[in-house]
Amino acid sequence: MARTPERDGGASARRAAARPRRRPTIQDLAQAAGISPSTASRALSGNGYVAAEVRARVIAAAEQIGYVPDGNARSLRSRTSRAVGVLISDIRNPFYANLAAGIEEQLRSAGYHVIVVNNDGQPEAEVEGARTFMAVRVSAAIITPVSNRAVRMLMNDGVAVVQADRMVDGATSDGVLVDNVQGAQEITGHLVGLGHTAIALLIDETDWTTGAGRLAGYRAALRSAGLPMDPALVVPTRFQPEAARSAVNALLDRRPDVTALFAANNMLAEGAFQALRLRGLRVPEDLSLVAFDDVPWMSMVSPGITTVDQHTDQLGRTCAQLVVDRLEGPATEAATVRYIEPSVVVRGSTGPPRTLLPASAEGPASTVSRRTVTPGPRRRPTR
Amino acid sequence: MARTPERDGGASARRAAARPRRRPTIQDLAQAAGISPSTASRALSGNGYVAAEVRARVIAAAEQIGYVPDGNARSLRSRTSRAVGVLISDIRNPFYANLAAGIEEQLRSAGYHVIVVNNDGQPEAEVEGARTFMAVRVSAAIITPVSNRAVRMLMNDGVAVVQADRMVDGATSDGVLVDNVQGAQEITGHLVGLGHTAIALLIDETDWTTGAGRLAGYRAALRSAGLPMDPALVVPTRFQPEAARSAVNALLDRRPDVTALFAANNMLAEGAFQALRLRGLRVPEDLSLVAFDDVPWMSMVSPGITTVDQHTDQLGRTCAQLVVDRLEGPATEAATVRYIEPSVVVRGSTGPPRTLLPASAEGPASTVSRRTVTPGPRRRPTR
DNA sequence: CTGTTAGCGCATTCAA
DNA sequence: TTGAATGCGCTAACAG
Repeated sequence: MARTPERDGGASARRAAARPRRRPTIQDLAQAAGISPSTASRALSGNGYVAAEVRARVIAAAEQIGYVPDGNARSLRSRTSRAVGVLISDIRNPFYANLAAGIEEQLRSAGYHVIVVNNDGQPEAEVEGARTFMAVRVSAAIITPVSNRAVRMLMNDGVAVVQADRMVDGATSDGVLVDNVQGAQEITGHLVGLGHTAIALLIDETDWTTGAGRLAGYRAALRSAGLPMDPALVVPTRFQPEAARSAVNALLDRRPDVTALFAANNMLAEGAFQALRLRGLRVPEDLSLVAFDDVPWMSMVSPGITTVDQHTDQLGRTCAQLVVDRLEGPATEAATVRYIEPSVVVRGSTGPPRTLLPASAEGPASTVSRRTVTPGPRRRPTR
Repeated sequence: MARTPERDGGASARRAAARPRRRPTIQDLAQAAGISPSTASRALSGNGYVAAEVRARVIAAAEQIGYVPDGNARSLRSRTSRAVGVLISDIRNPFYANLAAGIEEQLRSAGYHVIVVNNDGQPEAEVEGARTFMAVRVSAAIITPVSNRAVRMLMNDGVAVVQADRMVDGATSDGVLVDNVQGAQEITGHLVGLGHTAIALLIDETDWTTGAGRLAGYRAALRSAGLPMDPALVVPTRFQPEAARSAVNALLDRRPDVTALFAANNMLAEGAFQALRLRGLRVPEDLSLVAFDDVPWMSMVSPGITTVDQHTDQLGRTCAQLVVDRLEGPATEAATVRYIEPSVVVRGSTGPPRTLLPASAEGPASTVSRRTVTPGPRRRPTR
């Protein structure tokens, strides 16, 4: 059963509270190695000349006495920092979680560490987070912005900023974006190719580059197919799944001619999926459903949801790489924006529109594994 | 469409690289407010006497010149830090994501910030993370331990450690655990109550307090029901869903008499669910499935998965609270361990065993909303 | 190649 | 109630 701390008595439990022992400083290290502090510093940091033999001795001594350089003192003196701030909306959302994971892994392997702040989509919390980053003197910050204030504050403060997933007006920084237009266009095109003509778009915002791009891609696909652009099929909703559920219900009550539904992100897809199920609609026989952003539940449900994979891990890693380039590379003048090429993942939630279906046709059996269509080139450097 | 940075020309783009402006220091602030640095320090930190009028003037001046105290200098001098390390296995797993989110929210509201390190379940990465925490001088660390090394290192270094979700031998610290025994016992009891007698437990480890507790709870439920304890029904597997899938397949090939399956965590449940679907088994008509840990896909699939809700958010917030108590409270001697009371969420994946079913019975329609059974007391202080 | 000197920005003595 | 002096631990100059 549970290993309880009582097991080992009070001796080490007492250590939990008190913290008396002074940490060894570089002075102690220098003394232990029989050299001066500055030589010890050079030996450990690798800056400046140190005899190989001496370096080895210092490293051994450091190991011996358990010396760990004080990052605060080091930052203070050297005016640099290995800390990078990550300011995201909601780490519970798998999109942000994967983004953060990609960032963290890449930065960790480059010798940086990450300070994570959730802002819950609140501009005030975002500014508060930026203030925290300034206080701890991060050298860079990666932000999925909700307003331009935090980005501006940080850039004014000399922090290297990378906007992730979306970019806001009035703040020019590096950025990594998904090609929302292409992803949306491609998946809408998939529906068009199946014969759909009344395709609704469920979307919560069109002010950010994400929503605007997805709407544009949706429209472009319809346009290039010569389909009518019915404004009533662009269904606004709030971000919560419950809101999306209501919006879908209202839409289907109003427009029984709709044969396909495109949910602009994973939250809306969740609500849409629930709405369809609660109405007892069969997917894809009665209605096809597609989404933007691939999250785990979409491949667990039957049929699986056809969606746009944003390669969120890669998005995160690319942000991290941009940070490292900016911090360690030459002092390039221009802000750079990279694009991630999304790809459509076709699962069982899409099929021909119902009017084209033979009376008693069965949908394709869904599979657990994903079939990716048009893997294509994964990355487009800049644009 | 996308708001590209080119929009605003090169002027501010140039700022992206260069960072010339010196940040205002407390000297600048003092000068601006017409007082000495030490008075400014007291005014902002609230330590020591400052005339109310002077404090107001300092705060106004700080706002005016954009002064943000340097956390590094402050930590260095005061030998304290508002940084807390969070060392978890895999932030992509919703369990850890929720844990981290709960921790971050609670700590942020208490004025701390978190440094997040993923260790991918690797002891070496865990030690590396601990070293990072030591280097940046966190005042506390919250860890889901994979070995006892990191915990010991940090405690030896005087860092307040909270072990989260599980505790390891050989390292005595504060901790927050889920009552795995009770959760497992309760959900196994649920199956027993439905009439199941051949219940398999799919489990990846029994060395940690988590696996050990869940196994113990499973056994306790069988014992108290007077059911035979068949060791062959405790099915070992590795942690990955694919491994779980194979293990379930092998089990069902070997033991056609099994009527219910208990997956000991969300990853194993994923594999188990896929295995059942790929075999074409109906849930719960052919086999009942339950899990430990409630993650989003479990309420999206049909039927929903009956599972143990660990209240992961609360787990995280409790860890954070323990940290704050330890850092700000009196220097209590004893390490404290809190328990989170899990609760069973009954969905559609459980029903009577197939031998008791009338030939052509249909399972209950699954619903999206959750029905929670025995909400009961949410928290038990200590144990 | 190594040691000495001098702060980084701040909070904390201690006097006033 | 305020100010002057003193390092926290480290690294960047500089001189050897």
